[in-house]
Amino acid sequence: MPRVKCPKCGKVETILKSGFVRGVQRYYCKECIYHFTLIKKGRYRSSSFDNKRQTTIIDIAKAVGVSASTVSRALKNHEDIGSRTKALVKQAAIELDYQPNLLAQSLNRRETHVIGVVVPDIENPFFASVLSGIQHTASASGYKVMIYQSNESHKTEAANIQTIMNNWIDGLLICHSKETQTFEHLKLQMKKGIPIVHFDRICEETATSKVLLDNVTGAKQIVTHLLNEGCRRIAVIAGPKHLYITKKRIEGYESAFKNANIELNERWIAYTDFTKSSIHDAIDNWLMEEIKPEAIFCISDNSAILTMMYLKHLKLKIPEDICVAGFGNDYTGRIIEPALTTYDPHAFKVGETATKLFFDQVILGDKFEIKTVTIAGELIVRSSSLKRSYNPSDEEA
Amino acid sequence: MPRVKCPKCGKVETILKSGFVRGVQRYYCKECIYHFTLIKKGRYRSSSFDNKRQTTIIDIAKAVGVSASTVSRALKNHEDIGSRTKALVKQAAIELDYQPNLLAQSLNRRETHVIGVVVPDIENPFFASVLSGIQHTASASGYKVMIYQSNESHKTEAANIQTIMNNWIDGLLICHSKETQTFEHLKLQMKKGIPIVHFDRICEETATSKVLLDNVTGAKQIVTHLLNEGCRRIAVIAGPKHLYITKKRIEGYESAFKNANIELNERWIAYTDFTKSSIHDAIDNWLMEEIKPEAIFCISDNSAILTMMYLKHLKLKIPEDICVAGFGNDYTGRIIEPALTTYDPHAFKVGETATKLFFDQVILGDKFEIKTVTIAGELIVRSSSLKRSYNPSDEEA
DNA sequence: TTTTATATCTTAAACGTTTGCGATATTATT
DNA sequence: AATAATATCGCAAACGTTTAAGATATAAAA
Repeated sequence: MPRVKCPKCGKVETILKSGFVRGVQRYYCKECIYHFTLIKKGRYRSSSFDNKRQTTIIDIAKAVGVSASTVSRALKNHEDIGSRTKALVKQAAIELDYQPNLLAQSLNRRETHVIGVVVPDIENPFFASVLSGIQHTASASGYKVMIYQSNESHKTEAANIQTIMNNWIDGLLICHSKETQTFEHLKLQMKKGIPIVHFDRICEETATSKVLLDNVTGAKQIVTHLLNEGCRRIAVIAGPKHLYITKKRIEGYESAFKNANIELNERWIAYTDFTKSSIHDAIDNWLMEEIKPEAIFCISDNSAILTMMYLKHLKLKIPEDICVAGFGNDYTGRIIEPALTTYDPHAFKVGETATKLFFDQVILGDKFEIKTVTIAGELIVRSSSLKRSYNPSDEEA
Repeated sequence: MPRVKCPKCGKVETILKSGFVRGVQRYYCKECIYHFTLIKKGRYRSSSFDNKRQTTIIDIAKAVGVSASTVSRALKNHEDIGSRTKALVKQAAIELDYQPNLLAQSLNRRETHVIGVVVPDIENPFFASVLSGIQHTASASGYKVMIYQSNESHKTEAANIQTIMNNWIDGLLICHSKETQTFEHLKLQMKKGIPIVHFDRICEETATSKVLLDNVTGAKQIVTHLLNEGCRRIAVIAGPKHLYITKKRIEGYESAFKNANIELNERWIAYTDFTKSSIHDAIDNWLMEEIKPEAIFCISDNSAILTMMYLKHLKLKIPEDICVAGFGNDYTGRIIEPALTTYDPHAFKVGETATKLFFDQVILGDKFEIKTVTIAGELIVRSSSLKRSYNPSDEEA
């Protein structure tokens, strides 16, 4: 056995072994009751982390010969710091290519400058536009955008919200999935006090700011337009009954009729699930009857496209035999023939507004009162509804 | 003057005033040379931060009666911790609704589990799909996705990269803007050793992994198909000459001709900037000549749509008078009449693959070797190119 | 000159985790 | 019974900033 000296008393004869810990022999001195090991391992973090190391405030401090706090203050022009020191610090910061560690900042300040966004599906053009609006607005104010998709699944949505909230975001912008009908998963997180803004498919049960499409007005404008074109029997391809947009757009539809003092028949409203087959079924049902619709108002552009394709398949002429209108102003509506009359909800602006509402809440803090903003869109009249004045050559090249 | 006692020696007569600092009177004791203030302000962080406070590892430690490090280890099943303690800690964690602070974790571990993504434009369906693929794949592995748009601007792209890199992301997935022709802004950041993966519009100068569309094969397949349909004079609506996709798709175009042993005329290649007017100009030029093209291969679906609309405007019949094909398989290609022959680049898979390449690099570390993956797409033949067998009723309903 | 102000820095704690290594009580070996 | 090994914990430093409050040198005032 090697002669081991006690680091305290220096004696050798009092030393005993004391087992292994993580593979290294330990000793202890009977007299001092002092435990110790011989091998001194390397430092806290040895090698692999070093190359990732960025210049820190401390590096600057050393370079300039001041303390770290002085550097911190100098960089943000704190009045306590002398102009000479400020200049030196800033100079060094540039020379050393200093970039503040936002993580450390966030940890300290308890804010991340990250906005979490949950949308059902990024590939949906509407949401893509909203997202674009969010990203632009956020970026302009130095905020970052973290995205999640629920894939129209309630379960995924709940999971997303859970993880997103654990990431110390400063705010959450959300559009619920079609499936979502209960909102406990959201209410649970609201206790943390993080600003939440709903858009499009909102939740009416929570005290959150909301950004809405002008569903009622939009639908009303479209239907009024159809009425003006002379259509009286206007059918509706609606979505699932529980959906917010379904309710609202139907409301606009009814409002238009009421406004025009025209009777409305429940028979003309078909609640579908937006699938091709459910839409075809609805159309088949209407066409089987004696009295057929003169126009079909589809609650979404996508279903309008499906409707038009099916009608064309049935050799019906649009708009001569039947008019069609959609809602959303997807790019496709411009492409299909005849071009689709629709309502542009100004999706980009929806995202923009949602982000701004979030900013308001951040700035005003407790003084902020939640509000609901409705984004005015615009009616886009194209050939698919121009029964009276249809002229194929109107189509733009 | 109030009688102030020295906190050290307790004397009163030795106390002198010593100015104000941040509004509070300071004193000092002549004897002790000790400076002090009377008012003791509140703690480090007083009120407003408290409500945002989450349960920490320290709270659990107190509740269970162990140290913070034991809690940390217990929660990740470290072998050093006894099973009884583990159970107690986990129980307390649940009861106190503990959520680890990912910021603190990231700061300590020097990894954020965040992937930064820079795309030219989220509203572009192709990028939306790629983004969707990235988000899905990242989420599945517990990574978060932070998005930026360059808006096809080199300047914005550079700024994005700069800020994104300061955010301690674990990796960067990027598709360059159309404008981008120099890559110094990227190379500068590469020194930090953060994995970068290029997709679609890649950078050939950097040692980064890349995910490519099968531009050459795709274009070749399309053109070969057109040749098979009997077209010989196949014109091309290309993009700007410096663009990677322009080069590659032209390469495929030429390859198809070479393969078929057919002479190719430079006259049939038009470099546009994808705008409506530049496309119209190109078409006008071709149609003015004696010998007109039998087919037009557009390098993107969007330009194909514009081409078709213009051709229809000119009363040319597609595909009888002239065939058209695109590239990209945008949704619109299914809607337009006749439906557009195109090439599906499998955008979602591009995003998925880029993310996986990033993961590979993270897992393998230094042992990882950069690679370039080409995603096989598929030719989508629709009516717009079926010169020989065109039957309008083929269109799907 | 003596006392008080001002200008400019520094110290140290705090944000919430992770982790190297030291410290004991307990159990197993001679 | 003495010594060695094992099983469990705790301490403290480190990640990079921010900031309340203390410490001086210098200038101003009395």
